[in-house]
This record gives sequence, C-alpha cells and structure tokens, in this order.
Amino acid sequence: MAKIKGTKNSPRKEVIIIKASQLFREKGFNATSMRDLAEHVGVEAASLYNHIKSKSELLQEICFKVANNFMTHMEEVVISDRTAIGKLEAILRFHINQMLHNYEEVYVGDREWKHLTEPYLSNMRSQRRIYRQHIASIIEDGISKGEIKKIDAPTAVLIMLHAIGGIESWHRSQQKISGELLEENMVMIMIEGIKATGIL
Amino acid sequence: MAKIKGTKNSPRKEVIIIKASQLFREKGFNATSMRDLAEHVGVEAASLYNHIKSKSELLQEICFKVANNFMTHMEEVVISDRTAIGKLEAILRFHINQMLHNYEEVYVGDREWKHLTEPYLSNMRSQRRIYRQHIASIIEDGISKGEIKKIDAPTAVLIMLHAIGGIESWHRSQQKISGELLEENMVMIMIEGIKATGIL
DNA sequence: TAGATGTGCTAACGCCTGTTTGCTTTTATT
DNA sequence: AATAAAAGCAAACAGGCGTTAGCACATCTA
Repeated sequence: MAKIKGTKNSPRKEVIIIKASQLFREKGFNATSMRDLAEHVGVEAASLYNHIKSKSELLQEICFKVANNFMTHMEEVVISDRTAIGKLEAILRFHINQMLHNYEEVYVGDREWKHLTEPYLSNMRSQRRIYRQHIASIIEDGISKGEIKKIDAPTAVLIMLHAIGGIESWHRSQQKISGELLEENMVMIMIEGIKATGIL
Repeated sequence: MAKIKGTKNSPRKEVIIIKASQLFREKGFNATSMRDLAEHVGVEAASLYNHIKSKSELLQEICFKVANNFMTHMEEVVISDRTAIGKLEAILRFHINQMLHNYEEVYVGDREWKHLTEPYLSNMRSQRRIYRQHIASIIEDGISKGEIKKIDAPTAVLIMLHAIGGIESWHRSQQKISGELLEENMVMIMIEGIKATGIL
C-alpha cells in the first residue's frame, strides 16, 4: 500500500540533522545546546530523543556522511586514467563544489570532528590520514613524471585542503563573485602554483 | 609606598595564558573548563581568579595580542617600498613564521575568536576585515601593474590566509620537514600561483 | 473498534559550568 | 620580627547541560 502522508513526507530526523548542521557550523558543537537545537526544530528538547539517540550521534552522522562522500569520490579519481594534474584538479573541483553546495555539513565535518568520541574519533583520524596520503601520492607521481614542480608533497596537500576551507569566508562575504568564478580562480591559482614550469 | 606592581608584574598570569592557549587550541574554548585549566597550571580553579577576571578575559587577551601583532606588521609592510609580490611574500613569510614559532596563540586567535563576547567580537570582526582588505589592495595593485595575473583579489586572499592555517597539520605530522623548508615550499607554491606569467 | 505506534509534552535527575565567599598560608618589605 | 600583600584552598552558589521518566494525544493498522 502506498504510504502517502501528504504534509509530512520528510522524516523528522532529517530536519533535525539539517538544523544541527547549521547550528554546529555557526556556533560550534559544544556551544550548541539541545534546547537550542530543539527551538530551531520547533519542538521541546526532550522530544528530540524520540528521533535520535544522543547529541553525539548527530555529530557522527554528519561527519561520517561527509567523509564517505569524499572518500567515494577519491576512489573514483584514483583509479581514473587522468594525469596527476588532472586528478588534482578533479579533487580540487569536487571539494570546491561540496563546499559551495553542501556548505553546512562539509564545514562541520571539517572543523568539528575533533569533538567526536571514541571509537569514532580514531576512525575519523585514520580516514583523514588516508585521504591526505592519497593526494600526496598523486602529487609525488606527478613530480616523478615531470608534470609537477619539485615540492614537498605533504606541504602541497595541506595548502590545497586548507585553501578550500577558506570558502567559508566567501560564504560570509557580502560582495561575492559567482560560485563558478570562484571555482575557476581557485583552480587557476592552486594548479598553476604547482605545475612544472620547465624553468625550474 | 609606590605600588610598582599594578596587576602586570606577576608571571603567574603569563603561565595561565600560555596553558590556556594550549588547551583552547587542543580542545576548543568551550570544551576547556576552568578546572581543567587550573589542573594544568597546578592550582585549584578558584585560585585562578586571583590573577584573571574571567575565562572570557583569557580569550580576549590571546586574540587581541595576536591581532595586534599581525596588524603592526601589516602596517609596516604597507608603507614599505616593496613590489606587490614582495609585500605579499613578506606577509606570507610573517604568517608562516608566526604559525611556526607562536603556534598555540596564533591558532587560537584564528579559530576561537568567534567565542568572544561583545564588544570584543565586533571589534575583532572589523580588524579581520580591515586586514583582509589590506591584502586585497596589495593584490589589486599588483594586478594593475602587471606583476600579478588577473585573478579575483578576495579569492586570492582567502586562499593565502587559509593555506597558512594548514600549518596546523604540519605541527601534528610525524615525519615533518624542517620549518625553513616548509616556508620555502609554501612561498614557492603560493607566490608562483599568482605571479603573472606573461602568457596570460 | 481496539490496539499499537509515533510524537509530543512537563518535570525532573545528576552532573558540570564559571564564579564568589571567607579563610588560611606563603612571600616580600620594612 | 612585624606587617601587608599576594596567592592558595575548600565549599558553595546559581544556572545550564544532556538525558530520562511518565504521561497524553494523534494517527495508522488489524
């Protein structure tokens, strides 16, 4: 039988997670209280527990959803037949687009994962390490093939990843350029910065 | 007779601020309790209040000390007779060195200032805006003089500033390259990324 | 219609928070 | 040695925290 609810087709838990993402991003995980969250959902704090197990669970769901998202894309890129520069550009563009169109959750996943509890904390740490190592490997591959100038790969990785985090400032900016233009500017600056010039 | 002391001569307060910087960096401002801090100082929580007025005051002192530090340097650079690229490189190197040698406080000043209370919060917001505008002006000047490729200046600013924030990862890294090498790598990648190539 | 299920509420719990009070001990100055 | 100031402590406060218990209602299922 078709279960058609009419007004309430979106489950309550989804709404809670979305609101939680916004608040965690805005004020941080620890500075966001359950009563705070409840008010934004339009409900009393106690009622939240009909849908979620704990405040921690909210952070876990947000962080691991984001992490899986990035990890899945990374695996596709790694097995693709792009050049090293092409792979980096693909990763860069994916990050930028995620930051542009999935802002709240991505931001929380990036900045608030430290407040996860074990064993999720260790799990996240290792996922992030693996992710960075993937990028470093691509860079080192590019260097050995002469596509990329001779730089320290881990340094290039941290520059790339953190530069993208700066899109946060763009979101808050008043006179912002379009997302497409932002993407092109970032890609140009970052990719040109590591490309081999033939001179060096 | 003469009260030479004021509230400044006490080194105890310095210790408290240093430990607070470490804890705020490690766990975040909200996740650091005064009892936590007291334990690291080697004292009971109540005793802290013989040296400081409030937890908030700690965050204020850290944030504004760092901000003044950067602002002072910025003003020196702005009035210098360097080229635009030269100015950017000077700013970049200053940031990197601060991040390397004054890590805890700089990190807190960068990531935890959101938890300041008014009027300090507004003050900090405007200081940061002014700082970014200074950099943007330098970039635009460089573009108009043909030193820098035609990019969106605010975008370049956010890339620069956030890329530096990535040194956080470097600090935690196990097999890290030397600070000098890190600096050279970062400068090379970032500066080359925005330099005019003559082709474009 | 009867029961089950989902969702909401009020009230409360135990714990932790930043901070104050009142008192004692250490340290520095005369 | 006497005295004043600085620095420490235990105890407590009021308020906020995440969370639970118990109950009420509404909706869906049989």
